[in-house]
Amino acid sequence: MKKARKVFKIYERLYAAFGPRRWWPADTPFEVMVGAVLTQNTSWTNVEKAIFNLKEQRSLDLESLNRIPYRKLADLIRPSGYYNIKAKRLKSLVSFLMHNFKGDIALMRRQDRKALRKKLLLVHGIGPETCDSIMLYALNKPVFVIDAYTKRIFSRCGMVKENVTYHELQRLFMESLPRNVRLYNEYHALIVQLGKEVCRKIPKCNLCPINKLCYNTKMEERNG
DNA sequence: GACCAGGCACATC
DNA sequence: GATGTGCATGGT
Repeated sequence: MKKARKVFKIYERLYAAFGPRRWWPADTPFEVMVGAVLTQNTSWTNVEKAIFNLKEQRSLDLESLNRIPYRKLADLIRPSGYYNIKAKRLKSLVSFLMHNFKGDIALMRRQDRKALRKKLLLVHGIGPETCDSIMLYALNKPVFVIDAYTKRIFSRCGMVKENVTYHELQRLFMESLPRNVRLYNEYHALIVQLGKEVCRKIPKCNLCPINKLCYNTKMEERNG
């Protein structure tokens, strides 16, 4: 089986196992952006607490985050961990949005995909994953999001080497799949679901929904 | 009490 | 360019 075919096959298995995820869990595109920063190296349950605090203080919008003092912001997002750094990163993001798009997400969405991605990556605290999460889930741009789960799962399957880089793995997905926002959205969300539900608890992937495919893949490689 | 979670920037070699 | 380190909370 060709690699591209396997990539799609894995998607089908995950979809069959978990059903549609309908991501990102947020009410507005701006909330997606904030969540993307807050979830850096942090479990989502902790992010939810921080988001709750921001909402409770009616601070989860561009204008409010632009005005709120750094100290106060850090205090509200404390449950998400790394709160000093993340407060700084959120401030950078907000100032980027204000200066480049006058805070208009719709205007941002009309920008060229590649140019916008380059710009976003220059913002302090926005690395590849955060950038692509924003591109895909807040702006509906067809960019595949890679995260720790994706690397772990696909290297375990023998699809890529363990030390594969972000962009190498991203290329595999984007060259294997049709450039479709809905598909990218679901696929990444399904990978996270698999990572949360199975991979952490069962290191050997015994109950993994894509296990059969992993096995077949390994046999094919062994047989040349 | 150790370990981990939907990263990133920065220093050093 | 590769590798190491600091950043911090809350759940298991």
